[in-house]
Amino acid sequence: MENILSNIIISVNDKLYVKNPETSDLGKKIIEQSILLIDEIGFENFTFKKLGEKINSNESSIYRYFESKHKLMLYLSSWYWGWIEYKLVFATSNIANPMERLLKAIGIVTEKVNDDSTTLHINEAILNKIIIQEFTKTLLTKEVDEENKEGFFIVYKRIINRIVEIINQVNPDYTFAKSLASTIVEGALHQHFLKNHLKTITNCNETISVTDFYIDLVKKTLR
Amino acid sequence: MENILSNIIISVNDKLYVKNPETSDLGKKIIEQSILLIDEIGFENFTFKKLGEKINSNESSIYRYFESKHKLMLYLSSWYWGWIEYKLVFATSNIANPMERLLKAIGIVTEKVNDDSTTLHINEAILNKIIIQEFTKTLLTKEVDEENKEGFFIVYKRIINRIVEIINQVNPDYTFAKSLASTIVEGALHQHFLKNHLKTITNCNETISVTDFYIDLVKKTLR
DNA sequence: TCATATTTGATAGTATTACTATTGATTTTG
DNA sequence: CAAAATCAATAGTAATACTATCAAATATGA
Repeated sequence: MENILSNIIISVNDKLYVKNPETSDLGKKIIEQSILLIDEIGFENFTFKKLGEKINSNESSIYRYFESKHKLMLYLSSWYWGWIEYKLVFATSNIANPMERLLKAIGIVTEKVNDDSTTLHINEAILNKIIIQEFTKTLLTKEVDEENKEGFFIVYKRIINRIVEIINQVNPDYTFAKSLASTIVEGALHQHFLKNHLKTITNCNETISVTDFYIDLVKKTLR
Repeated sequence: MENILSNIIISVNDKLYVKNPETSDLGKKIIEQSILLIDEIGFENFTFKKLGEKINSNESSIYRYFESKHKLMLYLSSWYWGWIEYKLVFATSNIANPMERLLKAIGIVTEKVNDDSTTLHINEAILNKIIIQEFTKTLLTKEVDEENKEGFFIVYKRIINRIVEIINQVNPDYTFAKSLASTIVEGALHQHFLKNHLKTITNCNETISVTDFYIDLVKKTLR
């Protein structure tokens, strides 16, 4: 994507933090380095104590920004999807033809993210990596209904519903637009994961992209 | 499915347990009640101590069967996929027409499981519920590559490759058979989850089944 | 059937995690 | 420059995810 805005701000549900990390250097450092540390050791092994050591700060200071590591992960996810939504809306805004718009949208939500510079302290490529590994786990909890009510997944659902609208414009007779859209968004993360770890059950690799698979699938499904 | 065999044994990779739970009453009780307890409180909140209380046994006794709760979950998953594979092979064995065979296969891997009685101590319907909630999380770990090498996901991958074969018979020119098959198997779990918790981003409900969505998708994709 | 091996239950203990609370020092701000 | 906010450091707690030990109960097989 063109680098028109190099410092946009993605707003995140304020119930996800105790103190907004965007308002201080320490907060930004927490965000920046938590992405790197989660990528490095995985969310399960990630602790605020380890993060404190990494940023030469203290566990208790991090707790002033985030209630728990789960809320921090929800914050990162929410930021990520907010950023994807921004790219999605931007990329599809001036395209009149619905199918063309849909293919563009699929590209945005299924492509591997290459280094971007939307913000200075967030490495979007690594954030994309941790979303592939960790996002689905934030949904698959016993607390999902309460957290959904709190609006923690609202941006994610809105992205899916934006795609649903485009699908309906392409083919108003198709009766599974919601399931198709959620399949694309979640399934793309899964195909990226398989490409990285279980290569025998995916066709996606360096040559065939995840986007290729979904574009083909959608064209055939909606024709 | 017909209840021809009411006591088949599904064999599970023996690296997943310390002592085979099928060989004792306590072992079977661990399996039976762990399924119920994980369904009740979720895998994150599940502990061997709580399970011990539930079965009037001791934490340390459970550790003699399973190294960790993660290994227990892998055991349950492996048993589940072994059971699905058995149903899949059985259900598709005498069908000559490839498309018919494929539709049958899709039914097996995407349908909600109703109370079955393949085994006395395993409630397959509840096991299906916990697979929907927990299985994907067992893949999404930092240890996935080592565990994959140990063969912990072999049955799951074999199911997907069985479906790949059928897809190739239906349409040899389709180039994304693996990705389509893995999308169906994983995606079906996800659609069931959405149906239960995030209803606004799926079309599946009491009337429209997850199977309906995938049958339609596959027919259109492979025609 | 009796000796032996195996299994189980009970208790205790450890390192780590996921926090909360307090205090005093440093930095920001109005 | 004084007050407020922020932060680092330390201590402490309850729960988790185990390991180790030992004695009692049970199963097995010679």
